[in-house]
Amino acid sequence: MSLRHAVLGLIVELDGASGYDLMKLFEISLANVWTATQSQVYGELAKLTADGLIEVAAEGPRGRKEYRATDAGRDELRRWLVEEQPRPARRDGVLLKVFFLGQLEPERARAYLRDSAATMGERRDGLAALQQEVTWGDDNLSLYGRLTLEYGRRFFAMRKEWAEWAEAELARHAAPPEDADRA
Amino acid sequence: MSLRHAVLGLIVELDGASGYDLMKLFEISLANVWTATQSQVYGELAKLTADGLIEVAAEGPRGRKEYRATDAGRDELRRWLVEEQPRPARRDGVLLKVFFLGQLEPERARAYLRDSAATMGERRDGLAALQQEVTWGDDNLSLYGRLTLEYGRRFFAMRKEWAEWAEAELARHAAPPEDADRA
DNA sequence: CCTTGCATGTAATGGGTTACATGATTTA
DNA sequence: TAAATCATGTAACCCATTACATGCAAGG
Repeated sequence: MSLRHAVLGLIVELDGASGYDLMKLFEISLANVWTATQSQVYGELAKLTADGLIEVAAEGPRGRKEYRATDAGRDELRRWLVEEQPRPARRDGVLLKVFFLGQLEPERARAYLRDSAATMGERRDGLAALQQEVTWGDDNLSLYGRLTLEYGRRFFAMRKEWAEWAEAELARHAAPPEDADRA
Repeated sequence: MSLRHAVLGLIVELDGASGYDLMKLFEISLANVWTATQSQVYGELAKLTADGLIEVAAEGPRGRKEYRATDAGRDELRRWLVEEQPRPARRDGVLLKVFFLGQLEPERARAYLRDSAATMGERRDGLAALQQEVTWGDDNLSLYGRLTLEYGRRFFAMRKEWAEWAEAELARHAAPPEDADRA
């Protein structure tokens, strides 16, 4: 149940936000951390309100509802941070394909890995560029946002290097071993 | 819909398997790639059969059903491998917590990262030990299984190093800057 | 006045997790 | 004969995705 804490966490950090505000945050700052659709956000706001963890603090134009965390909500966020230990995701579509790459011709398998390496390289460069562009403030979201961005950069870099290594491994296996052949 | 292709892929590679066989494979060889519960496996076998991608090739003791891929099934696996491009997961519970770590006292936040680094180090070492122990064959699952295992090792290594870096960053911010103080 | 953006909600469908439920075979 | 293992299946519930549906407000 992490969506709940993502929504709650943003409301606490921003000290009040509407569903619409949250959607934008999910699209931008949480994009590489936790995704959510519009209908999930509004649904979760309703549930959090029903459970007394947030409340409507103000209503604005166009039916805008500004939510703020209650004391119970802040307690719950803290409890989640301290007590609950997340288990890393155990599902990866890219790796799943690699697992079955033996079903393709070796050349196609290698092409898949080359392709993957290129994509990962682009994403790494994209995040690296972001790191250069953004001017970071002294607030919490800046500091911790910077940490997660660096994580993303390292993640893509790792994947790129791994894909290149894997491609080379396949090449090594595809080619007849030449070592013993000649001095 | 990747579970479908995970099940189908295993049946193709093994050239026949029961639901029970598949469960064990999900627990062991696919553990770091794609997880599935027992009820998912049996449910998916029923759907794949209904769609004509696999069929019951033999029945054994205790109601055991050995499934084998049909031609349509092999075609579908290939199509999935070649045509469909997976998008990397965009959800990570560990990172989500880091994003909100500003809600804790700095010392607690740093403890969380130190803890995380230790856990990741253990998991990295566990996979490294596995790599040493296992004697690899020349078959496809060995070759490609070795690639995904190495991915896992690099993944945990990256996370460990990142957590250590992040912890140091927090320390840097928590401590008053001493640089300008003295020569 | 028309377009863009702000703003919220619901319904249908599918996938995933947990728990329940049952029974046959092998091995100690 | 008792325990472990093999073996399959169903039901309830929750979470996520996609699509549908509506309407106000501000700016050009």
